Amino acid sequence: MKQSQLFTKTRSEAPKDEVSKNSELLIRAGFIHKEMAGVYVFLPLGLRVLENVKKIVRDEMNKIGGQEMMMTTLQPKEIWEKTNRWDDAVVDNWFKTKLKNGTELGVGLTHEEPFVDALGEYIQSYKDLPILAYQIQNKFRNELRAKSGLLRGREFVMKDMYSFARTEEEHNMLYEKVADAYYRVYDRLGVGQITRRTFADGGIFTKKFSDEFQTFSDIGEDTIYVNEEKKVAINKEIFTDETLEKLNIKKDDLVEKKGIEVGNIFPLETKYTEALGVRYKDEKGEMQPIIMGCYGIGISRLVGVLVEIFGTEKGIVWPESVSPFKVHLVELSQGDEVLKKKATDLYEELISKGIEVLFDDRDARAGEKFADADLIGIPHRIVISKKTEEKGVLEYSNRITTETTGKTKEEIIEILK
RNA sequence: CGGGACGUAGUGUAACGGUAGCAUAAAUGCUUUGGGAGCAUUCAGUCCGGGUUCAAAUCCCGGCGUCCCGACCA
Repeated sequence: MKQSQLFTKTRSEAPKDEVSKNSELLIRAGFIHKEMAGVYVFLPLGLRVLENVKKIVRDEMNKIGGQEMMMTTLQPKEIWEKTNRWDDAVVDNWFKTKLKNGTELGVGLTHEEPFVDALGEYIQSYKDLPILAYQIQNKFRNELRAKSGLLRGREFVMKDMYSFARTEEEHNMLYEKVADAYYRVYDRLGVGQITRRTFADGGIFTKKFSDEFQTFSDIGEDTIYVNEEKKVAINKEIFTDETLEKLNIKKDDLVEKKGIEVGNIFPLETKYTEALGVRYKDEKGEMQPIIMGCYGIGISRLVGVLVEIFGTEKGIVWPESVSPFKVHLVELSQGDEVLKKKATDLYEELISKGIEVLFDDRDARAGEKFADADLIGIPHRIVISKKTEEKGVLEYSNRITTETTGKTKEEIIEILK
């Protein structure tokens, strides 16, 4: 894409009410626009990153047999009443609305009930199970306090998956499969080394523990206790002597850290399937309960997390796997038409090789172009200018390793492959 | 939901109850051209509604909105 065509602009100052690093950098670089507190528009650059995160999540979910679908945002209250989750006293962050005739509706904040309801139609026999189904959709939660940019919003993008199993063993197998897939997602996003599966409260879902995936960060809302040797972590919310005993861990072996929740998976047992009357017939023709699990990853939150983790004072540094473009081509032709033509030819050649390029073809000064490139954070950068022409090479620099060297076109293409 | 701070051009900031100013962005022209350039000209603002006052950005009341701390977080 030619940067001259991009309608967003960078700015050197963030609005004063944006305090968090992620929203500040993302707004300054033109990735997101704030619509209201906790609600952000994904602009062209931001959407590319969001879609790249989705692609990775989708890929890993599909690999373990997840079937993608899309649920509705509008939801009938009846199914939520069956599980006692409609009442504001039970679930207090609902957005609710009404049909013209007065019928109450919910605006989707999570989808256990609708998934059970919809899939229940197709589950009759033991032959129909197990099932792993998921969606990527906007969720709406009436948070009393939205905060920290993309980390805690009222409308956000989430991947939620649900498993339906015949037995406890089958459920556990699926549960662990998903947990492994989650680790692969975080690895591909570059945060696998600093993300830990963490025992946490099951909330109103289950009496068992849930498993959170916590990425270490000082701005994290959660306090966790980590044992690196055993790769075990425990959320403060369940950090009691009783828990430690149950998990057979000594208090002294744990180190306190702050974490951002980047995923949460729950064993739901038979609570929702029972409440909504979804069962299956076994080999003997007897009705059996279905054991369920649910698995969430905050897609838009992850975009914010990556900025928090990798961003610098100068700007964002995207992991290659989600960068809006593979390479940022910056031309400093400064009115030299021959040089400009050469840069444009290079842009087109890279595209023809399937490389995604952001081409800074703007008629702007070098300083502005470099500052913008730093802010936008595409990991690979190529500069073509009078200087590089004199040397007979292109200038290649890498945001992650911060190396800058002269390279030939062929050498750079090799790196970008 | 409890507590605190705040609301002035697109953005960032000033202004004792008395002429709304500066920077930046944007527009035009000339110069400049490898790290957010210079000069000149121009455009653009007091969140909304009441009240006090000769006079309100400023004081008072209400609303709306934003941020921070806590609580909550399916």
